[in-house]
Amino acid sequence: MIKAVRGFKDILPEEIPYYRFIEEKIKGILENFGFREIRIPVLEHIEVFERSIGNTTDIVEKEMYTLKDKGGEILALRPEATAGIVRSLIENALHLKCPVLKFYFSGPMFRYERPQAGRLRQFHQFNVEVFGIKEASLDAEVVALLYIIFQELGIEKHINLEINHLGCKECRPIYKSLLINFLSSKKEKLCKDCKRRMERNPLRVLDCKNPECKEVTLQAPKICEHLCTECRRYFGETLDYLNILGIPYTINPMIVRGLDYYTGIVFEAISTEIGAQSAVAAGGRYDNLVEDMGGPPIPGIGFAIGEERAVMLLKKEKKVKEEDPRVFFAVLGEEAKRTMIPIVFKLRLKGIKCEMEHDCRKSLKSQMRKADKIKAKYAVITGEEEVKEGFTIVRNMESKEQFKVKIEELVRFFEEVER
RNA sequence: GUGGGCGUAGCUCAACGUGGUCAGAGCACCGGACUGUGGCUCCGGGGGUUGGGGGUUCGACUCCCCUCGCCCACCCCA
Repeated sequence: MIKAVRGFKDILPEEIPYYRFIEEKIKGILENFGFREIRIPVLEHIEVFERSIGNTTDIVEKEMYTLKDKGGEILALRPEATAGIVRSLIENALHLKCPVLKFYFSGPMFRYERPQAGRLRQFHQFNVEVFGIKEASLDAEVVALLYIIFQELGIEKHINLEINHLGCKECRPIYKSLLINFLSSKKEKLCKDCKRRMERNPLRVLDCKNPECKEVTLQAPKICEHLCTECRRYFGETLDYLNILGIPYTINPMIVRGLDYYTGIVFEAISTEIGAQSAVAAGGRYDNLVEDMGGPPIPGIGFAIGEERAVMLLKKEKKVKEEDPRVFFAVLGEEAKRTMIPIVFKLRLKGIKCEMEHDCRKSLKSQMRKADKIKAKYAVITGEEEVKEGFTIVRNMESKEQFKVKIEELVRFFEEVER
């Protein structure tokens, strides 16, 4: 049997309503917030990711799906969306064309990782990005927006909004060396992964899961206590705005984010209910990214929601279901089928969801079983006699009431009844 | 890349520990009881080369080896 590739999952019809609910709900909110949709390609030149996400991150080092096309170019399936959106912003000079630079995007991402609960090789993210504004009020708006999205999805009780500030070009390096000094003094107590992290990305030691490392990092200097006055002011002001907006959050000095491009405010929506991969959404400010990728110095901030992870929470909360058909047409014999099929089409065009049995040799009993199984509200029963006499039997499947309806009046009948 | 768990009908699982009743049940599916009327009930039916390959044995779903796949966790991250 041919099976799907590891880490690539079918989203079957019964699950689709959850994804639609999420995507449609979020789009509705974002449009009101003044965001516009953008769609970017699945493939990019590999530099798009190397120059943005960071050459020493695992994503770029070992998790990208790369390929050489027939012209010898090295391309990569996008492991995340922000880099591509920035590429598009620069390439299309959107900053000169759009008065407001607020974009959203939803689509599949690809990372070659070992699958586990809440982690796939192809997964879906819903991205939100704002460019060109660097104001605490905007940062608060973006963070608040994320919370409101969860609220509107009805899953805000399942997540915790955590926020931190990573500092700027000035204060981050100072903090970093402070941290390295501290960690070096405790080196023996750290796990082997953390010893490695110390060299590559010391900030990441802070979110190690190892209990012993956690004990050590509890004592570590906290970035938010070592911000320069400007960053401190900005962080405080952002939190102020969040308070004004009534958004619940907690400051977590341990969140550092994995991508190199983050600067300033970073935040995560965390859940304890979806396995070890607890981030349902995450984001932050990236003020140098556009410039680093060869564009003008435009600041940015954004976040991504993991759709599969959000669906996991949604499933705990409510059953989103698709619409059942309204009418099932049971047809006994060729004549009945030929008479009813145009009517089925007419009703469908009027927006009434109908289903007809195509095997008209099946017993009425089995056709009624099907009507019941698909949860149709009405069954229309037509046999040879009915066709001859010009009427048909309409049965209300719930009340079991039946009436005769003239065939030429069927469409009008259902228009009335279904209005 | 590393570790642990698991692979028996479409689904959930039993039979494997002491190899030798048949490879079984529930759900789902199809049909009948009701010659043209669903859900409940009763009755019947189709379906499995027990993930694949090799070995031990008179005999393996059951024991051994290899392989593939899935799941969970580490790593990393949405």
